[in-house]
Amino acid sequence: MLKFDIEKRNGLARVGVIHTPHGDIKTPAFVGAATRATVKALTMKEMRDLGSQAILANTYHLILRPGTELIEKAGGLAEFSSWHGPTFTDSGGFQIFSLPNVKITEESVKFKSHIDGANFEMTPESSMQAQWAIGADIHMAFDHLAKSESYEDMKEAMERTHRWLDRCVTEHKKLARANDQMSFSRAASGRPVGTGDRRSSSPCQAPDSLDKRQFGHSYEQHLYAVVQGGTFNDLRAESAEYCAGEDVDGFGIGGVFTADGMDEMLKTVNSILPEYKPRHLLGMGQEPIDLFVGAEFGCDTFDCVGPTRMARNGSLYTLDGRINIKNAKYTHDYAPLMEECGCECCKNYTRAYLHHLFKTDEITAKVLASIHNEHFIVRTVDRIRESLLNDTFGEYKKSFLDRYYKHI
RNA sequence: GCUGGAGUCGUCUAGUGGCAAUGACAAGAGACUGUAAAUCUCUCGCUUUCGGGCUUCGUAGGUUCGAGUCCUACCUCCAGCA
Repeated sequence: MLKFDIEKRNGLARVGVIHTPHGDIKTPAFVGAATRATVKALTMKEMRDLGSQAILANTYHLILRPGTELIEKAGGLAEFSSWHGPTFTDSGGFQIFSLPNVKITEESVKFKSHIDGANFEMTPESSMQAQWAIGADIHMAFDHLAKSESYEDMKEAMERTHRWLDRCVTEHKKLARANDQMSFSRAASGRPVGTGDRRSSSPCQAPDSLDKRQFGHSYEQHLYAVVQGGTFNDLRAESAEYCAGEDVDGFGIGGVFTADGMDEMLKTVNSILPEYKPRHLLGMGQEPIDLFVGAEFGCDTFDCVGPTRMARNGSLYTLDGRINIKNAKYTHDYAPLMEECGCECCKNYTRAYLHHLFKTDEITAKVLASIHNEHFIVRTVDRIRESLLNDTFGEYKKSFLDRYYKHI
């Protein structure tokens, strides 16, 4: 069972610590998006230095390359990537459902690799197996994304997500038992973790050889159910209730696309979910307001590709809103990107220099920009945590958002 | 000096009688939320009430209903020969 200690509550908001096999996460916390087992443009040392506590990789991408067995043999995601800290994996559902020509049945989803067109089939079971092989501390259930935002489609997707959740939980428990036995035999024989011969069935085939499978991870792995329901609060409530009834370690809240109505939706969901289990708001965190609203209404962790993607494209966070460093007006701007920022980029370089690096398309432009943006969002959530601890959340939220969005 | 070739948007370039004229780069701006994203979109002669109007392919003439495109002269550059 995943240990989650709540230190302080304020309404639905809470401050806590998630104790994972690879270390603690002080929540609320922003989790770096490391889709392909790397945060684009950043080394894991840079991620640690900028204050990141955890990363989230994607099962879909890792199945295609390098393959889950390879990561399993390497000792799991944290070891393979040299992150060595807490890790999450997303189930791959979100990506697969965004591919063209996806064949969905109750049993499985058939899709083609976006890289070479190779045929794949994923089931809730195979997603669980793939995630166990990848070996993140926290896994997401394989969920079904609605094909439109209509009520009917949302309801259908939610109901299938619930049925698939049952299968995910069953498979997860099966894999956990197998993992325990392997860990026990490893301990008895003194075989080191992460080495030795292992035969793994492909995670995208039917789970017919489970008993022959050998798992390379000596640590526990944990499963989050994913709440669906789109923008419809009655569906959200129904989904939260269903997920709350499952034997899972925490919850992902999926399918959130906009800040509009997000507070009401989170209020609905997080009032229903058991408070002693952690909640992850999937994919949100490009806009700082999402983080404030998410934390205020009971979410503990966040992940988002936005900060690093924005960075690579030259859109950089400041306390006065995002700026496009490529704009001509920064050519002769010799001030740091952000005066109040303590990141490696702001401590050492000027806007004029960053502008130059972007205009000349130097790799370092993306590195420095990613360090800053990732730090900015990580730090913002850390400060949300601090403000909740010392009862200044309301003031912090207001002053931050007033300044950040004052130009809009 | 002679012979041959070439001058088109900031740059390189397409265009050999019919729509300010192709593509790339540069430049200017915008988008990006569980990453097919170091990606994508728009603008890029001047002007506009967005219908259009005006001025453009080295310069000046000419032929033609119509010229970046054909002819003449000149200017500049390149190559070869002196």
